[in-house]
Amino acid sequence: MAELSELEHCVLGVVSLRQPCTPYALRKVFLDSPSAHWSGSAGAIYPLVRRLERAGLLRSAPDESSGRAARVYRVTPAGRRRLRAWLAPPLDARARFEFDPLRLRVRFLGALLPAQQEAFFKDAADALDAAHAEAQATLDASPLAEDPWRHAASLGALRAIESRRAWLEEIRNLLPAGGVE
Amino acid sequence: MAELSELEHCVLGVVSLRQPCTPYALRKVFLDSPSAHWSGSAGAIYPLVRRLERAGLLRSAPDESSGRAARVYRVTPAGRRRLRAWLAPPLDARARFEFDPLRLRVRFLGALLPAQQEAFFKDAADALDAAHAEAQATLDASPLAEDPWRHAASLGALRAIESRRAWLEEIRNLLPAGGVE
DNA sequence: TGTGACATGTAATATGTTACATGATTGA
DNA sequence: TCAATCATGTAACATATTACATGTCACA
Repeated sequence: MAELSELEHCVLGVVSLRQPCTPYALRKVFLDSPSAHWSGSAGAIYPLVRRLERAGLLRSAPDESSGRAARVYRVTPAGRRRLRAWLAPPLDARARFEFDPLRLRVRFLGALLPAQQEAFFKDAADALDAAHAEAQATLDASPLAEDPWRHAASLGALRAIESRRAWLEEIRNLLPAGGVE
Repeated sequence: MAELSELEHCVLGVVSLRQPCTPYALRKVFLDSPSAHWSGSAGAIYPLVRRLERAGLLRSAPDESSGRAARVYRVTPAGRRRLRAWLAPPLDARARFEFDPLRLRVRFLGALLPAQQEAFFKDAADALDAAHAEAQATLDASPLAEDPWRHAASLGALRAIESRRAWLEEIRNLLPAGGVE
């Protein structure tokens, strides 16, 4: 396999953390994640793990503790090398910028009438406040001592929401009162 | 068309800002963007605008000012309604969270040796500093008076980088010195 | 023992990427 | 005028989504 996608690398990472690991346990990670970036659909995961196994990055064994046709996966040494290569410097160009669908919408907010723009800001602020509460709960459930990297990532999610919330307030004050365009 | 993708909505927005607009001018917006989220590949854009035209959201006319086989696109009233529906509350669930590839990597940083972890932090900090300078330049080139929404979006990109930079510093101090796992 | 949730997959489909082919324009 | 670049596309391919099919387990 010449190049792995972000999802494939991520799966490699998740398996390395939870091995031995069934495909369904893997899916749950994505299904339970608040992020909508990857759905964790069966049609994505099952073919993916077989792909990684064929490439020698994962290996599987029948799941003894189950009457199902399940297999449990582990990362091979080659898979581990691949994972480290993904993480180690230099940082991949596509990792330099995040993607914010909210910011994308703001770019085009001139298409709304001033009253709708104001409604957008109110609604977005509420959505961010709800997301903040959720992220705070996730952080509280991710103690530093248990898994520092999980804690660090959860903290990052929280900080990102705080930053977007503050930015929303900032531009609301910046923009001419009464709406624009 | 039952549902539009984020890219399709975004194209609707870009055309509404720059109409009349050739597909290539559209592509340039994505090609020139620092974000790697959409490549602006010809194979994505050309079929996409024809799709939107067939759905009655864009209309096109031959480009008079060119000897090429070009067509220029505009948003139809239906397209404009569609764009507003995308922007107006309630905020789509998938717009509540951003996606940060850097944070994703941090989640799995335990797979690196402590020395490599430190190298990751150094490298990421440098990358963010470079991105910050770039984002600042973009902001400076986006005066509030000229297009407030462009300014607002550019400011958001800058704030996001600042937030991630601060978070990186925060977790670096938080984590046990000498690396983890 | 039967019903609903859990779990493992496959099929059809849509979207977007890379690579390629071709014609127009620019400028050395 | 010829080469490089700009611009418009198409083709082959890969990846991920939704919807579907099927079997297993927990428990009422």
